[in-house]
Amino acid sequence: MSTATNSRARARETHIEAIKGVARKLIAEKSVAGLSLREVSREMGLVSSALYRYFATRDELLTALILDAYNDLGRSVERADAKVARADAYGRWKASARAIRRWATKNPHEYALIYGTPIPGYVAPTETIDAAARVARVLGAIMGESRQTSAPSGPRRKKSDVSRYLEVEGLAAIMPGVAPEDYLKALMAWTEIFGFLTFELFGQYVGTVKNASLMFDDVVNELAISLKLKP
Amino acid sequence: MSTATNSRARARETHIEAIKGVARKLIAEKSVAGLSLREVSREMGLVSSALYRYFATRDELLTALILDAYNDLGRSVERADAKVARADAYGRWKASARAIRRWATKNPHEYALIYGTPIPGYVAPTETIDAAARVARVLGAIMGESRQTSAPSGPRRKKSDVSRYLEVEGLAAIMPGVAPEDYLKALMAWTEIFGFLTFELFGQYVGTVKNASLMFDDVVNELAISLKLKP
DNA sequence: AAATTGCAAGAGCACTGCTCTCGCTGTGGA
DNA sequence: TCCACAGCGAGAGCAGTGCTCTTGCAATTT
Repeated sequence: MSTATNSRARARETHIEAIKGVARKLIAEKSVAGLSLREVSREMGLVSSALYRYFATRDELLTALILDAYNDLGRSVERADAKVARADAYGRWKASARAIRRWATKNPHEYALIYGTPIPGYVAPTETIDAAARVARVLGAIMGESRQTSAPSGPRRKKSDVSRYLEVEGLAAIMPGVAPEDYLKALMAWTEIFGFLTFELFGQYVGTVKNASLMFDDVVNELAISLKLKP
Repeated sequence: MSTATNSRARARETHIEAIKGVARKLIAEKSVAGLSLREVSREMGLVSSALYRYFATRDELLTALILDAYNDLGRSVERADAKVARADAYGRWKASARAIRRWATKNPHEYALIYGTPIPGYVAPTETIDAAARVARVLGAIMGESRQTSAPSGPRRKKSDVSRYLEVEGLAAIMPGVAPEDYLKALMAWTEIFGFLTFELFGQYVGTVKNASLMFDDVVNELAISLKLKP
């Protein structure tokens, strides 16, 4: 009974994983626009209508792939961060940023899936928001655990109240230990990293940047200075 | 003869503009994925095959729209910059950045067209690269004409040689008057602005930012400080 | 006035996402 | 142990897509 039930359910899981695997392969080959359910089914020796037992719609399959991509990226970054001594904020920052870029350049089409143009009538379910926060949480932890108490940075200018435009409760959960007046710089650094990768992967740097890898390291370094993560 | 010839050619131009107009409308309504040549033709009271006299392929139509979008954005920013006194670098910077965001939020689908996921087998013709540089040139001019001679910024750290990874010749054309050791910060500011808009329009700020307009102003301000544009 | 060229129409091909109906088969309850 | 049921794959079919090719008309060029 339970084993029998499980075997059926397990078969279902296996099929779903197989479908996603083929879909990922096709996306890697021909980008997301070239992903067709019929081709997935052909590749699996199935008839197209059979796929609809597992994913009611193409968008549903894409949503599953998006979730996986977020989690895959998140896991990669978490691992890279974990390899560095906790106290070495700068080392953790550099390792994490490099892990993000490494994942993005290795999986450009999946990067496009999650950070590119949203799919048309698509509204991100809360699940994806959580998964998306995973990588942000790593960066947040690094900043929060940095021993640098946010020393007054140069001439003390009156900081505008960030609670006017930021969701401070949500941000406090993502980067505990970071002072609210540092939220803006943190978000800017996060934006800079992904803006860089988007520009690199989507071709906006053509004609201006000839070695994105080297530049990225310098950018990460500048951001570390701005975030006072450098020893 | 010449008038007759011109009338024919003019009619052709008119038709092309009409097609692009309808296409733009459809994109605004249903995003780029929802743009179909057949629907454009239907909207124009034509049969679908007739459109192929003007655009050999769907991608060709998209390319034309991309070019128009770049130029439209470029023109908007140039105008905003032109309204501010030349010597007021900070004012020009703020006005230009706001013009970029204004255009982007008013034309989100066209923004996605040019800064979102590239269309599949598509390689940007040099034309689009030039058009894309138009807005970068405005920002470059502001920095180049700023009276601030790049004063040594705090503790003089040895700058890495940016010519290792940047196309310095190309950059010199875009931002004449800017010292090469400032290229990195300039590119980072450019990346930050468009990274911000991409995150805002593509929904990455959901749950963390509640008023992107206010935040943008603070970001632009921070960038101005980093670029030493503030008086 | 004749020849050429530009154009819209229409049929048609290969493809897509998606629906529905039909049998087969393994599963869980009686 | 048997039986009803649910899950599944197959197949046909609908409406839509980008794109091609041929045909005939009309405007332009010579």
